[in-house]
Amino acid sequence: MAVIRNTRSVRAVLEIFNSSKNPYSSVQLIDYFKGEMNKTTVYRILDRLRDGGVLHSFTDKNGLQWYAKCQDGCSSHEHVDLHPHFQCKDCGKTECIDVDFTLPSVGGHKVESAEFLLVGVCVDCLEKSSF
Amino acid sequence: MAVIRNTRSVRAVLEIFNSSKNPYSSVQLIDYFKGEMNKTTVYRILDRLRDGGVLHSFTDKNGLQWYAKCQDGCSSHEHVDLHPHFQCKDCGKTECIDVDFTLPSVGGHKVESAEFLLVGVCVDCLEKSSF
DNA sequence: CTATTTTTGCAACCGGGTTGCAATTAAACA
DNA sequence: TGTTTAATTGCAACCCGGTTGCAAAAATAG
Repeated sequence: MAVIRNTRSVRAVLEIFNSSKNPYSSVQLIDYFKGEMNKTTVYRILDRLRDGGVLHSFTDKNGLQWYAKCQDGCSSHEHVDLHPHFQCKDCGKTECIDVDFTLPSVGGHKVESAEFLLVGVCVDCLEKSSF
Repeated sequence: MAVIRNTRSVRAVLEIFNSSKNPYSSVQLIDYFKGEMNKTTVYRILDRLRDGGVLHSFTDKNGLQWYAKCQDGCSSHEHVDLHPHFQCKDCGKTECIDVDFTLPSVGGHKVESAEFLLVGVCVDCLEKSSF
């Protein structure tokens, strides 16, 4: 398993994820690092960090990829944190929901992972729309 | 709410979904109707059937859209069936899982719907790989 | 300090999905 | 049945998230 090299770009991306446990989409990061880092580089760093157990990823309502910091316990061998994500259908923001759930079993099939995406309206957008 | 007209194309798409409760992806349908129906038409019919409460849709692990027949009770006003979907990471096939779950509440936010995607290896692929 | 391996930038590409518009076709209604 | 009106379709061009191949640059091992 290739070691992740400590490059300027990797440090920059890690800084983002270490500063908050919120998810960021590849699109957001590409925009944020525009002029500083090529989009291909961003995609590849995210891949490596996910494969290395540093980040986990999920697919949002629109098919876009989001990434967030893993809890302790995840590794390149296995992602152990299994929690839902919330997405606001108004502003698009996502959030890790700090509740565990277990993988349900499905007759015959072998279930290995799951994505649980809750969709609705976030607190901020609720407030804005109530006037 | 615009009524869905009974066109040759709509009938053809409905025939597929009425013949099985399995989900089909837009890509599969576009390929199936290749030469008979424009891809734009397929996308638009799927949109209309979803908005009309005839089909429900979900996003798979690669960001692709899948559609399946709704149970009774769904309408253009509301989709009432809330069930997980399973996707085989080997063959890509998906399946509606016939188990209900309820929308969890998430502090502050208003949760309106959810997508619960289970990922693993389906029975067929398990068998194939055991030799 | 050199050899080796990974990482990066770039440009071109891929593919699912959308858009605008003109031509058809279904439904409404006389 | 014929006409009017509104929905549907096909087409071509487009959008955009994500990938690929390759040569140059930067990390690490020794």
